[in-house]
Amino acid sequence: MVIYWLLKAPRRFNELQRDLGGITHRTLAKQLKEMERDGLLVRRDYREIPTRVEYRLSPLGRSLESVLAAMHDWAVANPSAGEQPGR
Amino acid sequence: MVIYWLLKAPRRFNELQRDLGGITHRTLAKQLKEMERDGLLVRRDYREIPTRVEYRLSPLGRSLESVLAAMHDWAVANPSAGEQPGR
DNA sequence: CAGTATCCAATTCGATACTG
DNA sequence: CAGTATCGAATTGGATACTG
Repeated sequence: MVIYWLLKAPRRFNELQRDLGGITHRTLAKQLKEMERDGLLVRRDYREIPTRVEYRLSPLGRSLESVLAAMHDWAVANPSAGEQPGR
Repeated sequence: MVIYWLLKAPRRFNELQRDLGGITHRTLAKQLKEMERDGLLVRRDYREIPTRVEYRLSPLGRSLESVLAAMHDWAVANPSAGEQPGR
């Protein structure tokens, strides 16, 4: 979902946390660090006070758009997947 | 990876375990149960002795082939993704 | 063969407090 | 604002033994 949101536009830490809805501080921080280490995104620190940091996808991260699109298409085509029978 | 292997052909429990290489008994059993519950695959018990059970994808499971294909294409196009810089 | 049950170590995760 | 540090609870997962 981080990739999904960053495909739309670069985002700041707290923006992402709001977008993702419910993810904790700690978990998002760890996730972003891991994705940066894996070269999926780039962290840009504007060195301002108060702190201002922006996350954007790297070319590698952006290359995953086709995979995300396939997942999205699948989800649209199978809206009831994940439901228990009877619900 | 379970879906990947089952796309090729139905498989028995121990075959899957070999295919997946290194997954434990317990973990595979839990995974298959969860996927069956989610409607991604069907468990067919031949009721023979010794026990013979076959797993195959449901139509829903098979519908994920396009997603798997996108992931595969991405992996082929990005062979060095996941490596540390310098390795 | 195809599992389930049990135990225990390791990991994960939310909540909370703290920093520049 | 954008994190890091710490703690305790809950979850996960491997190893092993057992069953029809």
